[in-house]
Amino acid sequence: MSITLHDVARLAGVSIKTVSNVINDYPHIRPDTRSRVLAAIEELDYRPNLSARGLRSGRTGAIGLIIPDLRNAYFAELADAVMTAAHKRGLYVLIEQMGGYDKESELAILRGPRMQMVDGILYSVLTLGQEDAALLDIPTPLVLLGDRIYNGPTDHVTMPNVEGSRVATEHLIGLGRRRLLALGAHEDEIIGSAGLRLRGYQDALEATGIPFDPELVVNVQNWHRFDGAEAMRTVIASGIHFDGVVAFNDSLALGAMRVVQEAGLRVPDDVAFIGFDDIDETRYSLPTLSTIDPSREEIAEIAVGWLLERIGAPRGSIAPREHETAIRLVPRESTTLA
Amino acid sequence: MSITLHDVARLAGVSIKTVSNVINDYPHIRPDTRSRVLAAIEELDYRPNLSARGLRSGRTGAIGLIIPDLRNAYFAELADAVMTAAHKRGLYVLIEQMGGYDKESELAILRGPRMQMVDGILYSVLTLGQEDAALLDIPTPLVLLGDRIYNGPTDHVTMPNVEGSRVATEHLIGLGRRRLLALGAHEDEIIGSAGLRLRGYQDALEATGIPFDPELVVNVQNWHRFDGAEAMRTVIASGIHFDGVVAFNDSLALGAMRVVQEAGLRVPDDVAFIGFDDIDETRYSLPTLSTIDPSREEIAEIAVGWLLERIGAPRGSIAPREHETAIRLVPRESTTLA
DNA sequence: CGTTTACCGTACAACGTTGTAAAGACCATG
DNA sequence: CATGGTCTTTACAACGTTGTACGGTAAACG
Repeated sequence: MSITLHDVARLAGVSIKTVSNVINDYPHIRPDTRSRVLAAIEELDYRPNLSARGLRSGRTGAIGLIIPDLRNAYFAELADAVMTAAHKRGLYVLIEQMGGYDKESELAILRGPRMQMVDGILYSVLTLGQEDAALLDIPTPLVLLGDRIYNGPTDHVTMPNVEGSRVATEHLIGLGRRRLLALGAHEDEIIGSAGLRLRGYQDALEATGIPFDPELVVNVQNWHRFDGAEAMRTVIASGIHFDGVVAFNDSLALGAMRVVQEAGLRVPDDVAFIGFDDIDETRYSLPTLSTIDPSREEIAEIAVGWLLERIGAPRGSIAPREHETAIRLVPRESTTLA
Repeated sequence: MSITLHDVARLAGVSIKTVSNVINDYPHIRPDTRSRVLAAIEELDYRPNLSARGLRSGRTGAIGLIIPDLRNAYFAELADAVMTAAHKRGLYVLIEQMGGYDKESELAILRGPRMQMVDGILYSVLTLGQEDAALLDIPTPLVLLGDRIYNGPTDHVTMPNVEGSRVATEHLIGLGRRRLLALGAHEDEIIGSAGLRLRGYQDALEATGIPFDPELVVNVQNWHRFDGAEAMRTVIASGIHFDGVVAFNDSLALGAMRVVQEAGLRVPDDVAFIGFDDIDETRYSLPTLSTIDPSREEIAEIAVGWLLERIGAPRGSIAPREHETAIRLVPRESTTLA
C-alpha cells in the first residue's frame, strides 16, 4: 500500500534502522550513506506513518486546544495564535469546543475520548473555579489559559484581568464619565474572568472615589454579541441612566453599542464604550471600539512552550508556574471625544 | 504505564481479543461475558490507544479541514459546522490554515506532513482553478468545499455562487439602485468565488437591462474587513458615484460600510449594502447587514458524509459527485428603506 | 445418537516504527 | 601488526491493537 521504511531501506541498500536514524538525525552516519538514504526517501516520496511512530514512541505530536466556542472571535484568534506557535515547534493542534457553557460539558471534553490522542492539552478555563482545581490533576500534561485558579496543579498562563479591567474603567473615568455600566458579569462568580473583571471595575471606582452602584452591574449568560445586545435592551428599557460602558469583552461591547445607537444615543458623546480582547472587528465597527489588548501571541507562545516542557519531563517533576501577560490600552473612537 | 487490553482481559478473565470484540461490537458474545468485560473496562477506566488502533487498522479516525484563515468569521463558523458534523460520526477534526493566500501555500498544506495523519481531507478551495484539477488527484480521500472546479477528480460541495450573487444584486436593483459597486473581485479570476460572484452580479445587471460599468468593479487582495475598508476609501477618494454595494462576502461589506458612514453617507438611504455568508456579526452591525445565507450546516453535513463514504470505499470506486446547497436571501436593515 | 450448524472464545501474526544491544568497520596508537 | 577505542550499521524486540484462522461447546437436525 503505502511506502514504508522497508521500501526505502531496500532501495538505499541499508537496514530500516539506518533509514530511521537518518530521519531522526542520529549523529553517527557516514555522509554518503545519509545522502543515499535521503535520495531514496526523495525518490519514493516516503512519509513516516505517524500512527506507528506514535505507538512506538508514545508521542503523537499533537496537542489539544480546548476552547468554549470557535464562533467567538476571541477564541478563533487565540486558536490561530496557538496553531502558529505549535507549528513552529512541529506540533499539530486538535481544537476542541466545549459543548455547552456549563461545568459538566467542560469536564466531559477534558476527560473524553477525543483528548486521548494528544500529548498534552491547552485548556482555556471557563466555568471552573478554585474548588475544581483537583479535577484538573490528570495524567496528561496540561497548561491552563485564561482565568487564574490559585494553587492549581499545573501551569497557568493568564492575562491580568483585574488590572486590564481597572485600566479600562479608569480610561472612561478619565473622560469624565461617572455612571459606568459593568457589562458581562456572571451572577455569584468571583474567580472567573467575569468575576476578576468586575473586581477591576470596582477597584477603579474605589481608587477614584466614585460610589459603587450595584444597579449598574449587568449580568449576562454568555459573552456573545447577542448577550450584549439583549442585556442593553433591558437596561435601556429599565430607564437606568449611564454615560459609559465597561464591557467585559469586545463582542458584548459591539452588541451593546449597536443597541445603544439604535436607541438614538451617540457613541461616545452620550455613552462611551470600552471592550476587552482587541479582536479584529473592533477596528472596523462604527465607531471603532477602544479595548484592552491582552497579548494573545504572548499567551500562545508561552503556553505552548511550557506544555512542550511538561510533555518532555516526567510527571510531577515541574512545579506549577504562572505567567501574566502585559496588557495594553488601545484607545479608539468609542472613547475619543471630538 | 497506561491501561491496555491486556489489563482489562486479565481482570475480566478473558483473552484480549474478546475484549477487543466487545469494544468493537462484535455480535457473537455471551451477555455475561460482555458485561464482565464492560465492568472491567469501567473499573480500570480503559481507553483504547488510538495510535495502535490506527496502525493496525490503517485509520486514524481524524479528518483534516483545510481553510484559508480561522480569523475570517466565515471559516470559523464553517469549522464549527464541520466539527459538529464530524463529531456526530465519531470523527476528530484537524484544522489547518493555509499559510498564505497563494497557490504555493495551498498545495504545500495539502501535500505537507501535517495532513499525513488523517483519513481524509475537507478542502476549502481558494485560489485553485480548473487548470489545477489534476493536482488534486491525491491518494487521500478528498472532498472539496467552496468554488466549483468542473470535472475535478473528486466530490465537490458548493454553494450556488452565481445564483446567490445574482439574487443579492437583484435585491438592490429592486430597491431602485442602479449604480452598484461589485466589491471583492480578484483580477483575472474567473472560476473562484470571486469570479463566480462577479458573474452573478453581471447576470443580474443583464437581466434587468442595466449597463455594466467596469469602473464599478472593485478589486481587492483578500476578503477581510481591512480590504473592504481600504478599497472603499479608494473608491470614495476617486469620486465614483454609486448608490449600492454588492459585497462578495460579509467581512468586506462590514469593512466598507464603516468607511462609507465615516464619509458621511447614510446606509441604506444613500448607499444600500448587501453581503454574502450570513456570519453572526451581520446581525449586530449598524445597520444590520442584508446578506445571502449559503447553508453552512448543509455544506458540512454533506461534505463529511461523502468524505466518510470515500474513506470506506476503495480508491476510484466512487465517481465524482457534486452538491449545491440552497441559498436564502436574508434582508436586513442595510437594504430596508424607511 | 451421530452429525451438522451456529455460536463463542482464543492464539497468533501483523501493522510501521524506534530503543537496545551488539556486531562490524575503521582508525590511531604502541 | 596486534590492540583498543571510536564510529557506523544492524538484528531484534516491542509498542497496543485488530484480522485470520481455528478450536471448542452447545443446540439443532436427520
